[in-house]
Amino acid sequence: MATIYEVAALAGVSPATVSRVFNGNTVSEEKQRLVRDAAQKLGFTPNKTARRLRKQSSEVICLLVPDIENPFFTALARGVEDRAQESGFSVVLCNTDDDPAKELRYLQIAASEHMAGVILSPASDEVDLGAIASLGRPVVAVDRTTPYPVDAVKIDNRAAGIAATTALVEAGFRRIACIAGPAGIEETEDRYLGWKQVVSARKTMVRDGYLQHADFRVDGGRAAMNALLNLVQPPDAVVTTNNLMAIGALQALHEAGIDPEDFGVAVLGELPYLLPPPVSVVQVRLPARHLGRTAATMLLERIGGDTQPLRTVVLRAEIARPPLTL
Amino acid sequence: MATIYEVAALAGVSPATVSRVFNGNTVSEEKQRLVRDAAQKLGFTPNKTARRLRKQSSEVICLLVPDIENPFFTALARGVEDRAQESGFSVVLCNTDDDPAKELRYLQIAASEHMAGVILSPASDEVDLGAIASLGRPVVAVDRTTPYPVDAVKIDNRAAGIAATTALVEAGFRRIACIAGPAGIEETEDRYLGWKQVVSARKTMVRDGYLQHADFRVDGGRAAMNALLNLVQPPDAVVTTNNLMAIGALQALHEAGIDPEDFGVAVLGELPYLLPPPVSVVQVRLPARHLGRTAATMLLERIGGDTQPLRTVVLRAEIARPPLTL
DNA sequence: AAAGTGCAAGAAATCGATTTCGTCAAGCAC
DNA sequence: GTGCTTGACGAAATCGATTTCTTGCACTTT
Repeated sequence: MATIYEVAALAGVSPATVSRVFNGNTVSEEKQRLVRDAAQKLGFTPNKTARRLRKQSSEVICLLVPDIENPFFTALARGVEDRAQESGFSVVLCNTDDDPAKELRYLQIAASEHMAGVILSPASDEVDLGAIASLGRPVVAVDRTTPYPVDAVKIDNRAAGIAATTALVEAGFRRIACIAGPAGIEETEDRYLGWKQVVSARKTMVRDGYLQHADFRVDGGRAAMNALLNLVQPPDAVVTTNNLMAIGALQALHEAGIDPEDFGVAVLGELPYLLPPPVSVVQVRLPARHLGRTAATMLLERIGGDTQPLRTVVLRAEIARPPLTL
Repeated sequence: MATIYEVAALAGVSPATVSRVFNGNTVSEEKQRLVRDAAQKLGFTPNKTARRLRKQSSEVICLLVPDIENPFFTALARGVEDRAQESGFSVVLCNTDDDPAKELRYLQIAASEHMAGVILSPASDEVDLGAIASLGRPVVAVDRTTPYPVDAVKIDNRAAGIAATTALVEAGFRRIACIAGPAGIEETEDRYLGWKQVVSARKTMVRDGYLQHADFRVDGGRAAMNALLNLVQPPDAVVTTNNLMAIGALQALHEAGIDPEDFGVAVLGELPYLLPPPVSVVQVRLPARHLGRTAATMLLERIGGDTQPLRTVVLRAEIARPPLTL
């Protein structure tokens, strides 16, 4: 790895001049050529670490997601990465497992690594953005929001909940339950509120026990579905507020020997490669990749010095009806 | 962000002593306490960038995979990340999209970022590991191997191919086709050879047109399956050499109106959340997460100075029969 | 008691870039 | 011709840690 000094020596100029050549400053044609030739000959690549130390910032952005094995976040990460790449940025991807301690650890790393900014889907409401905030590094919240004053990109979750529930109503279902996420998480709370709004509008549809809370995972969805099926008057359809819980619910239905034709399932999120698609499954497609791309774009704008007021971008989910075209 | 100098000033010692306290060198009890108290008070975190510049290395490892949206690589990444975390390392995850140019770009970044090492699933046989190799940074190839002399972790692909094919034979299928990956990619080539070995052992099972090559994606699998179905004597079962192509194949079967009960499908890899599991699908579980964890372990050993001869670890895949317990 | 040994800890060099500051010369106005 | 602006570019400071070199003191050893 050749350094700027070796290039300078070979080109017969000062190191400062070499730096200027690669940073678009005023250098004469003549010396530009000399420097570039020398750099070429030595296979010179600027040392990112030294540059980062001096500039107190780097071309790396940090992406914190709860679970990279969830296809939703994978797609989101992909969107971030694609956009970052276009601007010459790298992405460090970290799993928080919805654990605030892990999250904090990664945020500290982001700070001490001089990363240019952070995109995160906060594990809890009490994220401590103090460290990066005090460094003036931009932060964008994605999918979930935070009490901190940062840019955000989210989905219109209430509308998505309404769309999902309405689709079931239109399909003729009348006893529609809901499997919601943990209480207090805004993201799924809004989706549940969408369900509630539609259901409440028709008195006959309101029933006790039709709201189940579960964690975000497959097993939680299965347990909740089983609880619903054990009610005296079980529902004939269900809205699940994320993709993994839907899988759990479908598993429970399958195990209970219920024909998917007879039972409506509306999913907020995408079921990966579901095959064959049960006729009565409604998916509300969440634009995960686009969410990531938008967040990255906003972050890069801030990194570039954009100082406009805080923004929250709300993306609309679109409904996909069966038959699904995969 | 407090610096080592501020801590030194507050503790009444020299910066060198502060550094020594945090790096396990000889410092008296007395000063240790002074320094730690001062550091605590200032919320001091060592500046990783400065340290990296001085030490010419960092606690970051670079993971290059062809496609992070493929659940196989997601699980692999998860394994790498978990192991890295345990040792205080961070992981930079990069998508190569099987594009050698992208791959090269990321390898250069890894080098100029002083990353501690690289784990990669090479996009092509002609990966240029020159840059990192010349820096003496360790490299581990995962899932696929390279002509370069580096450690590797892979799956016993031929055995997996044999197991998948044998399972179909045992289930009574006799006209077994194979949807293989692009010719020349060792990984799927070996799986296809496993199929070939089993089929060739029984003369009556060898037929023209039963070997299809496709890219690694869903659409490729679907096209290949359609081609198979259009043969004069179509197969009654198929072995697909990766997970995405299997999904494509299942789609094609579904679209052709073929009852999954009547057609055997053996998959090398896991079908995510397939529901309900068609009775005649055989999955050979590839231990993706473990693959990642093993690769990370080997890399960390090398980073730690391990100089034993090159190793190739081969992991055995295990077969999973329906009914699948998800 | 003089010389040798060991160790804690400060001073200063170092990693490799960027950036400020200052110099020098050319160009221009009066 | 003198004074002033402007631009190219070298010298040196800087980012914040680690590490080598050095010093000074306490403690042996003969």
